[in-house]
Amino acid sequence: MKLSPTAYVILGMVSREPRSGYEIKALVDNSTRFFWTASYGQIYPELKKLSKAGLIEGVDAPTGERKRTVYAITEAGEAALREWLRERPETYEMRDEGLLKLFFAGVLPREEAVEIVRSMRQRHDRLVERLRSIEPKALEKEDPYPLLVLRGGIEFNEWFAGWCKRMESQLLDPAAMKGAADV
Amino acid sequence: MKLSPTAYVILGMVSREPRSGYEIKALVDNSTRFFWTASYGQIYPELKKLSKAGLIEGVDAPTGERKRTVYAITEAGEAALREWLRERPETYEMRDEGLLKLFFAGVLPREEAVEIVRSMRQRHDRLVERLRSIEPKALEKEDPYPLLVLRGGIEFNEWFAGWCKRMESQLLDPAAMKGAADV
DNA sequence: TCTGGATATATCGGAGCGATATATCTGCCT
DNA sequence: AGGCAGATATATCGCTCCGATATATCCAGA
Repeated sequence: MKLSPTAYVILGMVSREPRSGYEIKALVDNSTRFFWTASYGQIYPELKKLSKAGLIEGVDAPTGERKRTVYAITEAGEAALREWLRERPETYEMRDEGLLKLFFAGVLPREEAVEIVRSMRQRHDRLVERLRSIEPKALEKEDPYPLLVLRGGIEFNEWFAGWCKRMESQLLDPAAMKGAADV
Repeated sequence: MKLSPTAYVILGMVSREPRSGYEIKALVDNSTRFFWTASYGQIYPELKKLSKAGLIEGVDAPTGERKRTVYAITEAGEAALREWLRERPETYEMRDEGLLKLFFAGVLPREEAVEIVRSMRQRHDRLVERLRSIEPKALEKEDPYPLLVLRGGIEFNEWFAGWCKRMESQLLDPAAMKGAADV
């Protein structure tokens, strides 16, 4: 049975304890967000599909008058999750408008190209701060992998910010940019 | 006038010399591919839109019986491109199935979690090789920015491969992974 | 008591991507 | 010479996915 990656996000998120669609979405936004997102438009239909397929099981858990269904993983679901984890990861994509702009920066005067990398650096500096603020929570958990990935994200953004800084210097050093097309 | 990022990819790609949709696609696949892609399904309709908006100009340049239109940027197009380049970059996304799997690796025995980072490392090692093979071509051009971005891509993938290597060691060192949930 | 924000589910439009269909051209092998 | 594979060129389709929003209930604090 072929499932979408989003299906496995759900399986993973309910694998430790039962959760509602809303909770799953909130979890994704606070953890996997920087390398994998999921929208309500994917989560709710997928929950029904997985439920029908017997990989998760929904249990009514209303709050007063408000409907609420929490989903727990089944044995079949655990098996499917583990099977997927054992397969070689495929999808790897990146979309960075900053790099795209830098790529075309030849039509700008040099000082304006510098502005692009400055903006990029700022973004990654902020991302580092944001991820660091999450770290204490990840430290409390007994599962070490989310923490490992989070720290990876921090180091990655530090690296990226550093690269931007180096490029900033390089762009400001005429000797290093011989041949630059200053329009 | 609000344009899609893909529109600016096209403007950028035709800003130095006129090109056909097919050439633009080939260029994207060989240069911006690792941080920004574009499909035929975007490029051809967008070429018509931009042409209608007066930002590019199509000229028939058939090869024998085969129709062919090359598009050149107009002054309005150059202005639009520069304006966009001056705006702060917004979009920044990453989708990495490997990190996602690593995030959920707690349900696997340790040795299998190691396999995930091994796969990831392999991918980035290969990407480094592939990008390095493009470098000589970028060195020939007078525009330094594509080369700068390409080298950034190489360094980034080297960094990522290195991180994977470190994680591999860490996962294999029991002391460093105290609390790991070896199922 | 009222209100704003959190919880909870559902859905829609638009964008983007991969794949494929169609057609012509070119170079190479036999 | 013929023919075939692969490159050039344009067009289109289905699918997935994301952001935004609609609806409704709950709860905490002013």
